[in-house]
Parts: sequence; structure tokens; C-alpha cells
Amino acid sequence: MDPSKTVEISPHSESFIQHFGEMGSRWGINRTVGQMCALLVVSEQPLNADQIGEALHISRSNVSMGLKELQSWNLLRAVTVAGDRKDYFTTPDDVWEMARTLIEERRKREIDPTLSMLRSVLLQEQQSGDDSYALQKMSDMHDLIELLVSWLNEMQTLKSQRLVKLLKLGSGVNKILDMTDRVSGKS
Amino acid sequence: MDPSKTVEISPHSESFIQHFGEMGSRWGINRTVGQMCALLVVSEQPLNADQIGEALHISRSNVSMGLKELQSWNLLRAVTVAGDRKDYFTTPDDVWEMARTLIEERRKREIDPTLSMLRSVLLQEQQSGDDSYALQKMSDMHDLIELLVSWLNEMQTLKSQRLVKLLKLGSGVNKILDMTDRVSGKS
DNA sequence: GTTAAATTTCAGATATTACTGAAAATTCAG
DNA sequence: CTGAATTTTCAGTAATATCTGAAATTTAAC
Repeated sequence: MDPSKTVEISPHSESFIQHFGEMGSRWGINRTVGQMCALLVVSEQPLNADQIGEALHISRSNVSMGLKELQSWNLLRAVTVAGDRKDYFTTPDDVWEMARTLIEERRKREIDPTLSMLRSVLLQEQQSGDDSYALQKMSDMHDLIELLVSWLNEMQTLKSQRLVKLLKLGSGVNKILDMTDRVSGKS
Repeated sequence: MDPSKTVEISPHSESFIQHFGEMGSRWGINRTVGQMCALLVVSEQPLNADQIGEALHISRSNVSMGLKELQSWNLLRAVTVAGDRKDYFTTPDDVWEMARTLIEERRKREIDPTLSMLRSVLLQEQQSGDDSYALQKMSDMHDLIELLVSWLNEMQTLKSQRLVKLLKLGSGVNKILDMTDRVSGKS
């Protein structure tokens, strides 16, 4: 009803938004959705659909679809403003939380189906054993992905602070691995 | 000259190739390029451009462009066959090596430029300090990405066997972290 | 309930990306 | 060198993805 204020975007935020639009599109995420996400990240106040559309110069319907997409990625928080029927949106405050969510969602959408496909192929024992080379490759890839995924899952269970500490250790962990190796007498 | 044998693709390999075409396109890699890569992975013999085109039902020129793309990702090995002027191609044998290469290349293409952008924005001390919220967010994101990248770089220096061991440890590392915490008297 | 505001849907338009065939360029055996 | 085999380039075409405006639907104040 009473016209919500136009969103001001500083040149710095503008760079940020443009860049993440570009990055999004390189990672299979629609450019506009990337921009919307970036905009909501750097915006202190939650924004309504009209404000988003105006800020990014896109139609109201495009905003609607983009919000739906972001919602499906679990990256939106909806906020209601007293005395305003419009919906207001923002992203989670914590960038680590966002990163976790993104990883989790991509795993669900792409990695898990890939593992399923590989398992299903590998399960069907090959009668005509003549593409054993291919099967071996798929098996290798399955093992690689499964290892990465199970590692990721374990990392996802850690609190952010904990995870940061672990990442900072980096290859320092390797030294610890050296020690345990030496103790248990392996190479 | 003497017509190279048609490539046989088993139904299993077919699933694999189709799936990775699909996955590629979801990760910002042209579907056909994904298929080409998958085909070369599961093919025991190196293939020439005609064979690839025939196997995937794409034009010779498309194969040429795809090979160029794969080359730019450092995922191709060229093989010369005695008495045959055609070029033959394959991918690295080791899927871990391929994964490393892929990560390395994406870092160079997307993550590093993102870090540059964030640094450049953060360097320009804001005269009009009124979007400090946005700057804080960018700073958070910068730190997150930098931490991930430096961790990745450290992991890239490890031999595959070593890396596998470390990943298998998973949150077991967390316990070691617990110990070191206790020793140094932190939370 | 009624109704105006807000949101969503979706068919068609637009923009982007991918693919092809023909021509140009390159390569290399003789 | 010559010329056939091979590869690359690229302008035009095809396919895909994205975006828009108008209409339909939903929402909530009254």
C-alpha cells in the first residue's frame, strides 16, 4: 500500500551482485537467481519482490520464479512486516550456514543420483563380461564419490567453529596422520 | 585411411555417458563435452574424433570443439597410433587425478577471480561508510572462501593414497582435535 | 462473503548457448 | 613441393533456457 522505499545499491554491492550472477550461471544456476541471492545477502533489510525486481531490473514475475527457485535451495528466510501484506525475504545471516546448505542441496540433487546410477550399473553382474574395463572405471568413480560424500557428511555434522578449526589445521592433520602411521607401523 | 572400427558402447556405459552429460550440464559444462569425457573414461582404447562423433551422434566439428574444451580443462591425453595420421585421445587413467584436475581448474577459473573481486572491493576503504553491512558480508564470504581454498590447496599437495586415508579418517580427525584442544587448554 | 492487494502461473517472446556443414587451414607421406 | 588426409574455424541454424505481461489464483483486511 504505502510504497516501499527503493533499494539503494552501492557500487561495491553492485560488483558483488554482478559477479555472483556470473558465477551462478557458470555453476548451473540461473544468473538472475544468483543475483537475487547476492542482493539478499548484502541487504541489511529484508526485501519484498517489488524491491528486488526494481533493484535488478527484472519483471515481477521473474522475481517470483527466482524466489521459488531460491526457496527450493533452502536459502530463503521469509519475514513479515507489521502492517504490510507484502512478503519480505532475506538469506541466512551466517555465510557458513549458507555454504553448508548449498553443499547439502547439491549433494541431494546431483551426487546422490550419480551414486545411485553407478550402484545400479555395478549391481547388474555383467553376463557379457567384455566391458570389464568400463565397469572398473565406474567402480573407481563410485568409490571416489562415496568417499567424498561420506567425508562431507561427517563435516556437515560439525559446528561451524569446529569445522573452521579443522580446515585451518589443513595438512597439519597430515602430520598427525604421520604419527598414527608410525605408531601402528604402516608406511 | 583404413576405416577405424566403430566404437561399441554397452548399455551400462551408455547410462554412464548419458548421466554424466546431464550432470555436466547442471554444473555449467556443456552436455556434449560431459558425454565425450565420460566416453573417453570408460573406453579402454583411445578414440579418434570420428569414433567419438559416431558414438555420440554428433558432428565432426562439434567433436573438434569439444576436444578443445576438454583440452582446456587439462583432461585429455593425446595418443599417436603408428601408421595412422588421426589423433587419438583418452583421459587420465586415475580418477583421483581427474578429480584433482577438475578442482584445480575450477578454482583457477571461478574461485580465484571471486577472491580477487572480494579483495578489491574490501581494499577500497569506504568513504561513505553507509553500506558497512554489505562490506561485512563480503568480508565473511572472503574469509570463508579463502579458508576453503587454502585447505584445498594443501590437500592438492598430498598423494592420492594419503588423501584417501585422511578422508577416511573423516570426523575421526575431530577426536584428535579434541585431544589437542584439551592439551592446549582451549574449549 | 467481498474485494483489493499480492503472488503465481504460463504461453509466447527474447536471449543465450550449442551444433552443423562448408570452407579454410594444417599436417605429413611421398 | 604436391596433394590427400585430417583438423579447425566460423557463419548460419537449431535447440535450450530465460524472461515478460496478462490472466488466474491466493491472501487477508474489512
